Amino acid sequence: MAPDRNRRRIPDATVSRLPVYLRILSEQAEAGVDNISSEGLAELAGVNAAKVRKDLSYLGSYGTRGVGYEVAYLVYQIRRELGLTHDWPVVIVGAGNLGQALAGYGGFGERGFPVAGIVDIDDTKVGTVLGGTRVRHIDELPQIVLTRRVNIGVIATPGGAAQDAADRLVKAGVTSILNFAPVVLSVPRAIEVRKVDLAVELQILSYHEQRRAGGAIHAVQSGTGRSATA
Amino acid sequence: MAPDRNRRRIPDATVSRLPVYLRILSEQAEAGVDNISSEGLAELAGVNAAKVRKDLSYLGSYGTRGVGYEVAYLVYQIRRELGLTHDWPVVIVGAGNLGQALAGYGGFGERGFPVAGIVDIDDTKVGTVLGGTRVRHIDELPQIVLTRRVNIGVIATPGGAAQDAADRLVKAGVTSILNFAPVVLSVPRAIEVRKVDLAVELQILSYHEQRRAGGAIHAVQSGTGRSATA
DNA sequence: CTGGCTTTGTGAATGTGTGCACGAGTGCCT
DNA sequence: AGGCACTCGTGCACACATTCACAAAGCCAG
Ligand SMILES: NC(=O)c1ccc[n+]([C@@H]2O[C@H](COP(=O)([O-])OP(=O)(O)OC[C@H]3O[C@@H](n4cnc5c(N)ncnc54)[C@H](O)[C@@H]3O)[C@@H](O)[C@H]2O)c1
Ligand SMILES: NC(=O)c1ccc[n+]([C@@H]2O[C@H](COP(=O)([O-])OP(=O)(O)OC[C@H]3O[C@@H](n4cnc5c(N)ncnc54)[C@H](O)[C@@H]3O)[C@@H](O)[C@H]2O)c1
Repeated sequence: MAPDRNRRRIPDATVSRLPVYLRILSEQAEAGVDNISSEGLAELAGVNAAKVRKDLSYLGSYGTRGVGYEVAYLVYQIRRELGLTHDWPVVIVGAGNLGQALAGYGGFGERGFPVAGIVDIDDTKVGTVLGGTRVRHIDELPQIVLTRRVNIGVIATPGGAAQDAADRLVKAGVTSILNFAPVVLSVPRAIEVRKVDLAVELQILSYHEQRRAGGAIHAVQSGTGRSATA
Repeated sequence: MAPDRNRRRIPDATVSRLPVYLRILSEQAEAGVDNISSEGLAELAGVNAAKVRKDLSYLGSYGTRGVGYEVAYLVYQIRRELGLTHDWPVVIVGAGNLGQALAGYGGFGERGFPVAGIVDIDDTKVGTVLGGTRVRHIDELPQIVLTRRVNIGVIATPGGAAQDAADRLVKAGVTSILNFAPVVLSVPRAIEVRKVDLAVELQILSYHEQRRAGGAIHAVQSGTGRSATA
């Protein structure tokens, strides 16, 4: 089944927190902080200090007891583990509202994920320029993926077209997909898919609101102490 | 009667799957399907059938052995549990790339989350109309929240302004926040916060890509013969 | 060099989620 | 009516995740 067994496996929960630590550590480095304790990092990340230490321990023993972690070194190690030592160009499928926002968002390229191309099936969209990238026809997808060595595809089409987009991406050679359409994609097992579903997030919030209303009738929250959340 | 008035708590993992079931069931109802088995729903949702049954069992025993679940009734029950029996107006803070995409996205209102208002701090943005809603100044936030009875706020400002946006939302009376800015927010414990962080998602994909490369030659891996053991 | 202080790294305990396996209902057919 | 095929609901075991608690390790002062 899984061919990758050679390297130590990092738990999913940890992998999803490493990017958060990375961003915070980068900011700290920028601010001139050389050293940070698990407690300090935990505070900034809004998590438990023991969790931070355990997470970081999966990378190796890069801390110094009694002192903490060297920020720059930790940044380097996390980047290495996450595969951020080089850029990962992405291709966006769908140049609608969302596709345009994504293309116009500089933070993409800054963080190592330059937009290698945007494609759409609608001829009226093709040719327009978004965030410095010209929208191309979806038939050019294979060529873009091949020549720009794209491994990651982003789906920003309507739900009805998402499976088609996924099929095309997979056929073109993409191996990871970030899906914004509210649809469960069917792809080969080897393809990594992550979904970002706005409606789901809102409905989860709705659940908690509804629950809050059901219990007691204290409409407004009391001004209690603050606690970080994620 | 009404014996199950108990405030049973539904596991987080289940709550996050209910919206997915709900969407699928709604589609099935639309397509004229009256009845569905846990197996059928599981297939469409891309999960294990036992998980579906266990998830649904938290709502009560609404299935019929030997038959399955009545789609319409299940839709009703899930909507009730998620608090979707009435609309939850939302207010969007930040009318930039993302805020505009969100405002222009019809799926919001359709799913019970009408945009009650969009606010921005930039006077050049104020007054423009997005998706039928006029952008107003952020100082009007308390009034919007109060008059439109808004419980949910969406943060679409740059990272540096996100904490300020959160503070204003909380002060105005919002109790749930959906945060798109790549920042850990600090809010009172009673406030429910959910984060959607694009960079995190991409970095998780990057991790798996890097891992797939096996620590040896990375990069290319293009060409054919993918899908492996799928 | 020793002792006191700090903070890491991790075993163990606890909490949460998943999936199998199977008893218990239900509907249909003979 | 009785048997049979089907599918739910759930106990249980296992896997994964979080948190606690503490010894080991490093730093520094004297
Ligand atoms: N806009 C938002 O804020 C927002 C928020 C959350 C989720 N989403 C989801 O993101 C997706 C896109 O939303 P949007 O508002 O940008 O929609 P949109 O209709 O504005 O844009 C969709 C684009 O995809 C293109 N397209 C359609 N079929 C295609 C195909 N087969 N191949 C390639 N391109 C194709 C269309 O031509 C169009 O340009 C939807 O699934 C939506 O549910 C959007
Ligand atoms: N655009 C995207 O596709 C995208 C994708 C992922 C994440 N994000 C995140 O979403 C956020 C917004 O991105 P964007 O591209 O829309 O940025 P943007 O700069 O286009 O828009 C930000 C808007 O927020 C307004 N603003 C600034 N400070 C404010 C304040 N204190 N109160 C109210 N409004 C304020 C600005 O005037 C501006 O209109 C960022 O944090 C970004 O990291 C964006």
